[in-house]
Amino acid sequence: MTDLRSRLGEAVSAAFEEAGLDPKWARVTVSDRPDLADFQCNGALIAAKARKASGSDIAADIAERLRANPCVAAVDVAGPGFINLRVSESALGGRANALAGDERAGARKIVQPRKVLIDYAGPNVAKEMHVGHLRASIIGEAVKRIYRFAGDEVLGDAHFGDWGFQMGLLIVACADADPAIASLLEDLVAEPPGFTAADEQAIDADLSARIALDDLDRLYPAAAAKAKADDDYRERARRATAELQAGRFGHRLIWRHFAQVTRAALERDFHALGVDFDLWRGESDVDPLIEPMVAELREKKLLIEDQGAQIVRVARSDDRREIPPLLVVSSEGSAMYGTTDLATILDRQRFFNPDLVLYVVDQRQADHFEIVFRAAYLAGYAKPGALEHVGFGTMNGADGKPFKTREGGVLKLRDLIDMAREKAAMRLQEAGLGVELSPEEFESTALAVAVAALKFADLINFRGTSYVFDLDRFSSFEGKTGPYLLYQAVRMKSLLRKAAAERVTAGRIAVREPAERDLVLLLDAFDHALGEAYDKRAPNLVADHAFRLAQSFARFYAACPVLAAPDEATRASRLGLAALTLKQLELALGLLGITTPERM
RNA sequence: GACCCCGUAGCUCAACCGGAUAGAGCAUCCGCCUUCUAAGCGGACGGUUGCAGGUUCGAGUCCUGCCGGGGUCGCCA
Repeated sequence: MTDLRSRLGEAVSAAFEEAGLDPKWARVTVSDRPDLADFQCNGALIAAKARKASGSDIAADIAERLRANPCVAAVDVAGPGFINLRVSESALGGRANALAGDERAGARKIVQPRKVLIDYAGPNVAKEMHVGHLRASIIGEAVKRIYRFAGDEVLGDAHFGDWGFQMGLLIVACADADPAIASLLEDLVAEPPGFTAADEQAIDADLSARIALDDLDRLYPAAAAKAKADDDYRERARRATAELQAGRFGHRLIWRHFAQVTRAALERDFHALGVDFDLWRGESDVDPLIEPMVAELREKKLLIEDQGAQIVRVARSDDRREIPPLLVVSSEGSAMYGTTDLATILDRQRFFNPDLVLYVVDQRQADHFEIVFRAAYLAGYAKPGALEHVGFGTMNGADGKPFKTREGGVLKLRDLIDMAREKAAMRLQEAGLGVELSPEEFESTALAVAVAALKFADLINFRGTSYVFDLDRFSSFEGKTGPYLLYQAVRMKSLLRKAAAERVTAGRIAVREPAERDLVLLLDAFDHALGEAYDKRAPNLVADHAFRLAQSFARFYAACPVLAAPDEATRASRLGLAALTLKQLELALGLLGITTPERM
């Protein structure tokens, strides 16, 4: 099950070797000049440089050795030494049939599976998700799926922010807002004797009635602002934090309620976006590791005192820039966020021992991760090179600055999805689909279209660059958009349904028309696109492949009638091609976390 | 101030260890539905790849300087 490109690459490698040239130059790429060739190799030019020989002579020699290859219909040399290859119809047909018979549509698995942990989204207690979480969620989910599909053992961890000073702040804010909570905190210093599961449930139920996510979301920003201005208030919050960390019973109960309420709401929101985590390990889970870890760092002589704080120096003599140390314990004696990150690395080593950990986090945290990773390597908490920050740019508004609502606030993710869904519903209605679909199917289709619009718009861009958010453009059904891709998939499904009704069955694929050739060449390129996406942690390469596939299908669809094809063999062949395209397109979209509806 | 990223068509973005004529989508204009979903397809228009040097047979890609935008620079996460 090898793609044509690698098969040709091997042939060209062999030819280079026969000619006494280094086969590493024999890289075959998709042709830049589709009018001249399907594939090309520029290796003769590089060899010419090293050999101080003529590129076209070398190319001619190589070309001669390739002529007998059954995959090759034509090989010629152009310009200073480009080797142009055209693939034979039989090779294309053979490849298409192999793909049709492969449930992975040509995607190979990696040879040596690894254990990979993907850290993404990073939701926090008491905070509703906003647009800032969108990219991390979408990109992280896609990376996770791509890695898992490639054959790695993958865990996606939400890395729940459920610990620290913010928790104390929330406890104080809730106590001030509700006397019943204040007295609960006051009374329950430790677990009362005879305290049963039923008692606990009663308290939980009471808390549920008093505090919902909306309340937390409202209380937290106010409390944070107050703490900045009010020293006494800050001190109270600090004390509450310490009491929570010391295990005071009432504090633990209410904190656990915060986490539960938040998590339930978040899981629902994530799920609506097609984002699901394997793990919800919280910062609280690694808190017990911090004290022994600090002691160990001290023992290993990595921890030193500086300006009253405990730090680990991670700068190296060959650094081109100044790398600040990792601040492990502040001068006030508290753990910093880098400390938690380091403890999390240690935790992960213990329970999973990953070969690779990918942090799908905002690009702006690059320096922070560099420092934490260096400290982790020094401490032996991760395999060398196993930690990697997969950074991404910001989602900007029309003004080029990070996205804000018209009022200048942060847009909640749920509101964003609602907006997108309303827009999709409107578009569907304009097309008169409201009458054909049942209300349930209409709603689910609108949601699918909305999610596809948002996700595809994000994933089509390379993650590292920032992009401009424009809902109108994203939800358009024309052009490089999620809805366009869904539309093509839906057309394929409709065609297959109709074929089944007419008792037309898919058969052996034969490649004749130019549109069929182009489509098969693209189907062949799936494996390479996935490989590149995997290596570069770049889902946009999968998105781009999906778009080109959909587009190529649309051309095929316009140029090559399927059910009205002249003979039975052609009908069967084209139907097979359509079925294969749908399979690969759905696989690709699935990796991006986009599901296709049956009709739209 | 130091360091990092970015600057490509009117707009949003691509461009596979340096390769041929820098590609898509949108917008604009012109064609194509009695035929499988026209939410489609075909075509046209559109570029001194921020500026100036350098390396190379060849540079959007590598090097140097400059201009412009964004970001980061130990006790918040």
